[in-house]
Amino acid sequence: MGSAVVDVATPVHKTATGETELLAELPAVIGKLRRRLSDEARHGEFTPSQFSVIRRLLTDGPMTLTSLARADGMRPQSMGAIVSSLVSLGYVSGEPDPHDGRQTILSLTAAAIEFIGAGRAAKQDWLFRTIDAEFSEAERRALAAAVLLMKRLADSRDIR
Amino acid sequence: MGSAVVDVATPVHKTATGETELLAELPAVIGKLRRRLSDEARHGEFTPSQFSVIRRLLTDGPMTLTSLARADGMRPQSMGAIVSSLVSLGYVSGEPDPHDGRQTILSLTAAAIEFIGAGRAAKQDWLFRTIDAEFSEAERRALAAAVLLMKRLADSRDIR
DNA sequence: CTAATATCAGGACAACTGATATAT
DNA sequence: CATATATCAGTTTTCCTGATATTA
Repeated sequence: MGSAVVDVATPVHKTATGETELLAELPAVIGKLRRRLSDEARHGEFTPSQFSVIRRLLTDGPMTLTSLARADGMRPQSMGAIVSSLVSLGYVSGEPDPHDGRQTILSLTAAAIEFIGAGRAAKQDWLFRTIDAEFSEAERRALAAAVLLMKRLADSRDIR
Repeated sequence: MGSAVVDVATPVHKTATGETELLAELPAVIGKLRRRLSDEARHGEFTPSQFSVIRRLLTDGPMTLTSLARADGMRPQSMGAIVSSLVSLGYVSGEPDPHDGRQTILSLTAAAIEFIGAGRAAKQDWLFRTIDAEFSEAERRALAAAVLLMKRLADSRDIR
């Protein structure tokens, strides 16, 4: 595993031209773009823990308190506090499990779904507005193709 | 402003094929890739606030405590605590400003530069290893071209 | 004298951990 | 007895406010 020589002293602003240099800038660009995107959709209304719970329920579906706690690597007690804050905000609701009376199945309310939808819409509004204004048709195609590539990159299993 | 219709119920996993659908997935892919990359370079050694200070000093150069506080939107006293923790860790050092005796100019130590370099190296190790293993030469070129596009996207000024 | 910088002291809050009770 | 949840209590963390010394 050849650990590449990394120039830290030189900021990322220097315009890179070579293919390898451009690829090396990918992490920096990802970070920058992410910050720009989350400026648009402020999940600042939620604490990071709250948002993590919402995202988990959204992607993995309804689940119990303990499953949520395990998924985020913390104790059920701590998760209980976070969940109950979301319940009183009206973003999460719990129903008793018909098969096991001990458990409570937690799921997102319509309000939460709507809130997340608004966030995504804000991001995509900015995204499409900017792309339409600044990118040519060929560039749009190139960017769309790169989304597929980056998806493969993010999903690739680890090789060591 | 035309707020686009956003489908929240359908998870992002459904493979999109159209150009617009792919572009709409850009935020999700960015987030995913970022999480993947920061798995590799653990800045878990630092708290978010500490890391923010380090990044600020790295990109904007040496500055005073109050400037750092203003940049992160907090009080000088709070920033003082963060900075002094970094000083005692050996990642930040302060020198009195020769022109203004009230101020102390804070800058990153060689150790901090080295630490960040190691983080970047880890990210890029993973990145190039994966790209080399899974991407064709044409795909590498496409991805490199997209880095330029995303840089423009992230740097674009707001249009409303 | 005022404004700006830094620091000391103490407070509020959010999230954590540990321990315990109760129900399945 | 093991598991799931709820809750009380105490701790840590992070940012806050107030007060003070120093320099411009």
